[in-house]
Amino acid sequence: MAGMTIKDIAKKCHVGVSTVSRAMNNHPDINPETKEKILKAIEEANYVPNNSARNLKRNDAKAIAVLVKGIGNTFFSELVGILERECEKKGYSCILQYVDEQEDEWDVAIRVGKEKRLRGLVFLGGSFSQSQEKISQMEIPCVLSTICTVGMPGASLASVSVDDFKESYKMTEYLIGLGHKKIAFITAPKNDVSIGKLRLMGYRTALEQYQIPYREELVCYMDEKRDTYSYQSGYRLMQELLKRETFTAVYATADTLAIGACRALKEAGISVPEECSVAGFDGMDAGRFYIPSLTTIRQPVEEIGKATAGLLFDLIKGKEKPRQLIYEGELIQRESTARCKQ
Amino acid sequence: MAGMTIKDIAKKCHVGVSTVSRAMNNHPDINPETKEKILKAIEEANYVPNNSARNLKRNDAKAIAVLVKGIGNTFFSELVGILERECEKKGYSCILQYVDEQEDEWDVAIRVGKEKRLRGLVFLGGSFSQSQEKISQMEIPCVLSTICTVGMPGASLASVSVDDFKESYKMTEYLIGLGHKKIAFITAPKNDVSIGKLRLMGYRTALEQYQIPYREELVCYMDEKRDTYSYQSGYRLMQELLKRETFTAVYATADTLAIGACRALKEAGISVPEECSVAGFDGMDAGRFYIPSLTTIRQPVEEIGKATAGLLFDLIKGKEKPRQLIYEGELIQRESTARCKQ
DNA sequence: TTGTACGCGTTATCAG
DNA sequence: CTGATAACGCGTACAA
Repeated sequence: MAGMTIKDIAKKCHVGVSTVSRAMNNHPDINPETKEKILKAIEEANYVPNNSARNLKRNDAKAIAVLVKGIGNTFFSELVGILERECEKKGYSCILQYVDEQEDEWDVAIRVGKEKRLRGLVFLGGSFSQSQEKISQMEIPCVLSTICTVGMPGASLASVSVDDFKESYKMTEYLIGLGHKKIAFITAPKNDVSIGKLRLMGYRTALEQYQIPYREELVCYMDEKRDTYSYQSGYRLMQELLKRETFTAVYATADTLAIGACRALKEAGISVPEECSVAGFDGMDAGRFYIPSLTTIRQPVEEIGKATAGLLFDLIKGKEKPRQLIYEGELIQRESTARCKQ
Repeated sequence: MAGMTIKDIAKKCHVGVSTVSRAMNNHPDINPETKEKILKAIEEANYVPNNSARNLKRNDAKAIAVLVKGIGNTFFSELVGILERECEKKGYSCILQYVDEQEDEWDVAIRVGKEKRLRGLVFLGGSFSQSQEKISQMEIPCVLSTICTVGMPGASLASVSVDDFKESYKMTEYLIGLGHKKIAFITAPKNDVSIGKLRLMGYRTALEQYQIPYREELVCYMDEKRDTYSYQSGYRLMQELLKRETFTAVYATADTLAIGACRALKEAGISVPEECSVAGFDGMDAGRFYIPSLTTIRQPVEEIGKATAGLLFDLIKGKEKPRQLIYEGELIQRESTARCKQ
């Protein structure tokens, strides 16, 4: 039967609708026998309650949502898994929401928050060049994961992340320590104001600290329209770079970009790491299994995930004010980097 | 302001609720001036209509959903993008729904279908060892993408895919053609009844066709509990295989598995393809950029995506009965396979 | 062109 | 323990 409702079940069992509702929602005030009977009838009739109606009426959802921008970013998959587990521990249900690339994640957040009556929200990815105005519309607690907002517009938001500036500095310093002076840099689009900007600053500052002049020509930005954090983009950008510059190392701000770059180098007949070192950022599995395995900054996903959940739940309980939590990244030295031979 | 409703807007503008509703939903019967005024007020007040209430009321959603099982399966990302574009062309909205690994995709489908009043449904991933009973509960048209149901329980479902048996046969035949006789096989869990089974059959049949005895010891199944289609699993399974067998080629039923296997071979000091050929399945980007780049069967994602959307829309219009569409895969020969030297 | 009133399927309240 | 009934926020006949 097509459109079955709670009423049909009630009729079928010769009880009132509220009794059916009680049976479905594990309410205490119900005769176990009636409950049994109703549940069985529901099973038989293949009745599935309408979620829209439930959400409309319910005032206590005990659910949070995770908003992910950037489908196919495998780095988030693990994080999502951890968040789901943490929610389960606390008895919260966790809704996964993907945000289209062209959608505004903040609009989606507000819409979904109301629709599902959420208690809290986690953001994964997104650019976050947000106006203060939109941010203040957010009525429920939310935490930015993997995104650091220190010193950004809208810095009042809670966040859990690594210090992108510092980690980027660390990687650059490591490459300099290997004797590299001409270090190419592949990164986010030029107009990026969050992660991309911070990592660029880290790179630049490290160079200057070690008296290596910063050269804009060695920096290759993603094209805002054509590129994403994909292998393909890393490959393309590396090819561009190869046409116009010489260098002994490449540092890409994502493992995917670094892998694409490795492939371009290989096809140009340049061996990694003998003739050119390559470093990434994130610590994804793909880098670990690549040949050569990729030197990278590993973000402590496990810790970040748990801290994100912890902070969010504290915010929900009112035990905390929005804070920025910073975790330490780990430089993992693998096969793709080596001492500069020149 | 917290819980704003359509009434508040109506009051604010000194109009009735229906007028506000008309303004929001682009109804024709409304004075452009009033519409303008209302839209402006909505903007100012940051009012966002409640989606649950809308879904509850609306009978004509003109939306479909794509259910994806297996987050982090990058193979699906591209497919999803194509489906979204096709929907847009037809004026449909497309809802992306991820299904937890332990959830039953069919239950989710039924629930979401009712909640959102969907017109149709696309399934990506999932095992589909479904009882006929559950299938018959599905009231709206649905298409399985990338999953072939021919000869399976519940074969009445519409699907668009490659012929997994045939493609698997093709790859095995190719390896045999290179002179390989000891071909290890890394695949889905032993109890898999859909894709895993078909690909295994293809492998086995090809061997027998060429008078090479099928040896169970050369087949390495994923552990249902520990493994997924991940690099890590490919790596682990290859290590197991290395301990107990010798072979000159490995064929893994997913590119991710193949990449993990390459890494394990590398660490065992075995060079690919000189000492051992490796082949994958799917045609993912990761394989294209890997070193050595991966020989694989490319699934025609673009065609499959478009055909999936096309078939679904035809089904919705009642122009079609559920059919199984088969597309041809393409064997892409790359660096990871070579002639057997023994 | 606009406003009133009802109903969508569910849950919560309250009286039995 | 159970049943009637009032919300929840919105869309839409229907009347004005």
